[in-house]
Amino acid sequence: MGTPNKLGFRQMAARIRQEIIDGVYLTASVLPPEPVLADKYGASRSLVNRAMQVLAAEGMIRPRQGRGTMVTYIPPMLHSAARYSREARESGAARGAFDAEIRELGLEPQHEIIVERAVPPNDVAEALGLPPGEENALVRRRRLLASGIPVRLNASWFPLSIAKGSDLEAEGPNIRGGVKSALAELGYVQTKATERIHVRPPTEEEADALEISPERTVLDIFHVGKTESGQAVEVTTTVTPAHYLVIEHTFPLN
Amino acid sequence: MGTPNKLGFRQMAARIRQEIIDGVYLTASVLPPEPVLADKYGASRSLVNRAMQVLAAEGMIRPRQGRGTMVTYIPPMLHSAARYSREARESGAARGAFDAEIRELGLEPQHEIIVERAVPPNDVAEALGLPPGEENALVRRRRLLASGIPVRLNASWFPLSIAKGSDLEAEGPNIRGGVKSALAELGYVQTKATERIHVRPPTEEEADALEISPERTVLDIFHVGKTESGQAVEVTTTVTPAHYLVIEHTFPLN
DNA sequence: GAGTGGTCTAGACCACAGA
DNA sequence: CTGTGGTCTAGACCACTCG
Repeated sequence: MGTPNKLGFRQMAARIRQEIIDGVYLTASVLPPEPVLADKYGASRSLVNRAMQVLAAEGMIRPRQGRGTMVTYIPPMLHSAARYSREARESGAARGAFDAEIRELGLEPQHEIIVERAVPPNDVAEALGLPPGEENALVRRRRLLASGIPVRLNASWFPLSIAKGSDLEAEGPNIRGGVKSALAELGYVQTKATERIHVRPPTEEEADALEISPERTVLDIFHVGKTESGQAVEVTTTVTPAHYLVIEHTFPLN
Repeated sequence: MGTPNKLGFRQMAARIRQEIIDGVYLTASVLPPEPVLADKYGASRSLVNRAMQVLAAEGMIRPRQGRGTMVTYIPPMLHSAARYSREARESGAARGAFDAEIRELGLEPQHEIIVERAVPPNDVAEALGLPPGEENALVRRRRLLASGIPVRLNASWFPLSIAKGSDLEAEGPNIRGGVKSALAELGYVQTKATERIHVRPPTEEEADALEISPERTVLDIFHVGKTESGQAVEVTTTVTPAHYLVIEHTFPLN
């Protein structure tokens, strides 16, 4: 029967957005083809295409040439400074929280990990107090996915002088007790952290790795962990499509 | 002479973006009309319009029916937890920092302030421990602009039981020493704060007040200030187009 | 080869602002 | 009234995926 009154592309986007949130279209399923939607809403395919662009920019969907348009909606997850507490780490909650949250949504958590020695980017080298442009760091790169939808990119950088030959170079999805425990066993106990957060468009590589449209925005978290003496021993960068995260932190005043 | 090779709308957007960043088109000036750009780039106006949509979603420009397309690019500003330090407040730096940053860009800072008693939103009422749905709070709403471009919405909420008849109800662009000092004089010294940050699409009212296109994302900061006893005495919400802010904070580990 | 989304055009009508 | 951006159509061609 179609739709009696004509919709603008924003309204069309709004309606489809609501249907996704309501579960009419399930996450990781495929939307009807644009010509079908055009017929359903009594509009031209151009208009449907523009509505799709709006939803893609929000991260609700991911259209792909030849493959159709997949629903990629995932509600935001909490990123709390409390995740760095000793209890959270020892219980494996830092890792487990991600898995649990994803599973609760009925999706399958997946992890990809690459450990390698590399030349750190300039901002990382500077934060770690390393000379720039040299292969003087170890990096653990992780890509986290939910039922095949990439949701987060992590890279943890350590000075090679500290990490060389240690547990940190071990492959595998996780380090027993977490990287902070591994560093502590090496004599580098972290007592303070600084985070810098900003929102920006993704680089081309990030857009590819996260499989998002170029007009999506990402949250970029630059985390520096320091020892009591003020030495920076770990830099972890997190890049995630912006709406996937809620950040919470507490701090003393004065 | 136009442009020899045809550009896609993303490339067209990229070129104009770069020209804006390079200062070819100045912030608060007006871009050439779409038909002129269409001619310049040898494309249809539809394509130019779509490129404009991309740049508008990024916050680089603000197209307006009948009025032309204004350049609204403003580089990000730092939002650091350190802004709450006593020194920053007493020197007026919290306020001055905004003005100084804007002036440094060659723009004119402007402030609009409304002080009134109102029914707080549910999340604010809950944070302040107030019964919902009652006119039991005082709110100081501020809109910050740079040469007529709105860049930030602030609303500071206080329990009416505390703020009634105090300096907090005073009109005017600023309170001597800041609201935290005013609260301290009333016997409510804040010693701890919690912030919850997330990125989301603007509400319709916010899009209007910030004069942004609906597909822009905003940063939403929900700040709760508490006394030593744990009583919440101030909630400040900040809404700003996402790319205008960089957030930085430091916290102890363990 | 058939079907998908990605892009683009030419033209149209509308809503709005400003002289 | 003129010129602006906002929307929309009908049709076209292309790049990509998959059977």
